[in-house]
Amino acid sequence: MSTDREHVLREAARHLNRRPAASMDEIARAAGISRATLHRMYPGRDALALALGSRALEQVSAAVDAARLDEGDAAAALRRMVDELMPIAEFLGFLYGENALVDNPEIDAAWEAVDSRVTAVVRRGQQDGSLRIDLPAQWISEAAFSLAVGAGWSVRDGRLARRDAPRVVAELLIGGVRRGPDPAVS
Amino acid sequence: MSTDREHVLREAARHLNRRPAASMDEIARAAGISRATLHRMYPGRDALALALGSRALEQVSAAVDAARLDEGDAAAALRRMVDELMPIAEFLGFLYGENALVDNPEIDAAWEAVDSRVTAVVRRGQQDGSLRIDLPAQWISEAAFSLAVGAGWSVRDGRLARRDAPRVVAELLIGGVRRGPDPAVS
DNA sequence: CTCAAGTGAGACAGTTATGTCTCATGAATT
DNA sequence: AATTCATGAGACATAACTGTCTCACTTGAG
Repeated sequence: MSTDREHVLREAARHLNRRPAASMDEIARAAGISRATLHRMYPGRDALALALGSRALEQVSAAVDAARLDEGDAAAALRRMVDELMPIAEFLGFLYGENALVDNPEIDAAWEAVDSRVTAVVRRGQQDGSLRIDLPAQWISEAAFSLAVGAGWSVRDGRLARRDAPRVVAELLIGGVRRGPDPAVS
Repeated sequence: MSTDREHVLREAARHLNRRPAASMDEIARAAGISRATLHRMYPGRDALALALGSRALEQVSAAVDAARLDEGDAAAALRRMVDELMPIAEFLGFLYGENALVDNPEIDAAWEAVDSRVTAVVRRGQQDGSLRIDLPAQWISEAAFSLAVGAGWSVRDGRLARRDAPRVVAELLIGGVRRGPDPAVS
């Protein structure tokens, strides 16, 4: 059923996040099914990677939707986005680690769409004066995802409490991009 | 000679950063040598990965040395560290992407040593009041490396100018961790 | 109870990467 | 010029993974 596939994809993402070169058998075991069943679901490793990438981008896109980036000030919007992103950090980490997906038109386009939405809200904040303008909007967008992925790894390895992750990511990101009274550096 | 090995390791890191599952032949070609020669230098994939990890951590450790974290205020020290880190972003990215190295005692210990030095300077800044105390020092340390790795990827893919990378990473990081006058959020 | 559907286990061949080897070439040294 | 030495090319067997298949077992519906 669809629920099973979700579970399989999630566990596969989690496992591939830790072991990018895992075999199909290893992935199947991690998901609690046999290699034969995994193969029936996804005919081959490429199909699995593609399904995983698509699912991951669906999740990321849904998270960005849920953050309602158009509402309120930009910093609060980014904070909401981080809150939505952290629960799906495995998928985000998979997207960053899986290079079999680069140059896939569908994946690239979906990622581009997500990125442009984030970049847009950053630009909005820069234009209304709430975010600093000396950092490229695209960099800020990428930094948000980088921090989320990094925090996800820290949580996975036990160096960061899961419940703290959204806060520390958002605080660091927002603090770093918000336009402050003393932007001067020595 | 030693110079050749450095070149090979650097190119291998760069290539593995882009294609973590690259074959030995692929790596050898990327480094401009034949598979046989690569095999003479490093007898097997594991040996290569270990040498690469050791070299990467040497570089990171040297970068942290060069940043003289004990001198000056903590924010400036972190800025110097980012400046030293960005030129070796390939190695850093390899360390983050290569999971064959986890649970290797030597690598883990070296990484731990580096991390503790960074964490120490963060703590120093927190104690003298220059850095915010509502974020764990270890998280700030990890965030620095995450941002550096993310910026390295952006540079590699052409989304960020190489010469801008140190500045944008440092600005975001320092701005995010520095204790500001208005830490309150709506 | 019967049967259909899905699953796990395992066999099997094909493919790919690996590790080791030999040999010829070319460059550097003497 | 002669020779040493590292390299590149390629052959070769081995190992690992893959994709496909069959078969027995469980489960759940009718």
